[in-house]
Amino acid sequence: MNLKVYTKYMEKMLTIQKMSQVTGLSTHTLRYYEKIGLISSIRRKENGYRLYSEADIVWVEFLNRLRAIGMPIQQMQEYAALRMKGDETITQRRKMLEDYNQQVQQQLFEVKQNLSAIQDKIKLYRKMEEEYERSKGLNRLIEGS
Amino acid sequence: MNLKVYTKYMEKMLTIQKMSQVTGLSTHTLRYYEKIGLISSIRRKENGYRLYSEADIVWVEFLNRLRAIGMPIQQMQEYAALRMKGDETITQRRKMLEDYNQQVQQQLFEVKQNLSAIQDKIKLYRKMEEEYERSKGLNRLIEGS
DNA sequence: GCTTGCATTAGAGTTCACTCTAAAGTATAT
DNA sequence: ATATACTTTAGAGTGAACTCTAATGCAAGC
Repeated sequence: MNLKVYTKYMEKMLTIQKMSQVTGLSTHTLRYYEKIGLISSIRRKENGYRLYSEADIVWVEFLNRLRAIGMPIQQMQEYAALRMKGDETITQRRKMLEDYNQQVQQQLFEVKQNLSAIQDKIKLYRKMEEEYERSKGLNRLIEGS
Repeated sequence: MNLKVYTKYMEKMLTIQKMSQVTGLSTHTLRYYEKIGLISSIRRKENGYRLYSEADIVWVEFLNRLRAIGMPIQQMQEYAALRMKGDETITQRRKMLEDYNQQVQQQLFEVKQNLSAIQDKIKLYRKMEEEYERSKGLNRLIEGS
């Protein structure tokens, strides 16, 4: 009889390829993030292949969120280092997130300002285009072309 | 008598240093932008020194806005090329700005989503910290420390 | 057993947007 | 005249965040 032993735990573990599909990071990037300390101590099969857990997925999805709001990798590394130290760093981590949240709010504000100026320019262009259309119509009337 | 002839025009022209102060771009970046075609045909003094006009300032400020909303330099180059062709490219330019405006709106939306998830995490951390404070208080009651 | 498609590593290469350097000429102040 | 502070150019260097390569090993299907 072929007895293969799985724990519930192991059944949920993902290869790097699956992990890549789930998180949207390339396998290259997953290894890179591990190398620079953003992801730590990934489990391995006997043959050395990586195995990612549910918790790893959750963590990488969080990293994705930090990246989506533009946090530089250096800060993510600091955050990851705090996280590895355990629960006594929660206050520091909260403060990091609050600070960065503030920065992003500020950036959003500035982008909106600039975007609004761009939108004004779009409106101006629309008016110039109308003006041009009008003059074409006029020319037709005058020149009968 | 020392007769130095200025036109009103020339009096307003800026050296690269002044231009740098006015626009916030370094002199290096001003030359770089010119080299890659973002800024074109800057006037020169007899000695070859650049002289920037009012119109140049307005244009560089516009470039600054495009950069502030994250437009890649390649697209700015396309835009600048259209601008150099003259008024008949206004419709194309308007469309470029509209398209990019749409993209930024989408990005803003996504950043806000992710930021909101981060803010939830901040709240969670605050609760964990309170919990921890409470348990310290309890311990004092129980252990009398 | 062989092919195809995974995995591993160290380290090199890429892209973007600057940023700086070196060598040389010009301008101003004393 | 000399020091300093500016300007010019071509081209090299930087830092961030990947992205890819090469060499090698493991695994599944036929």
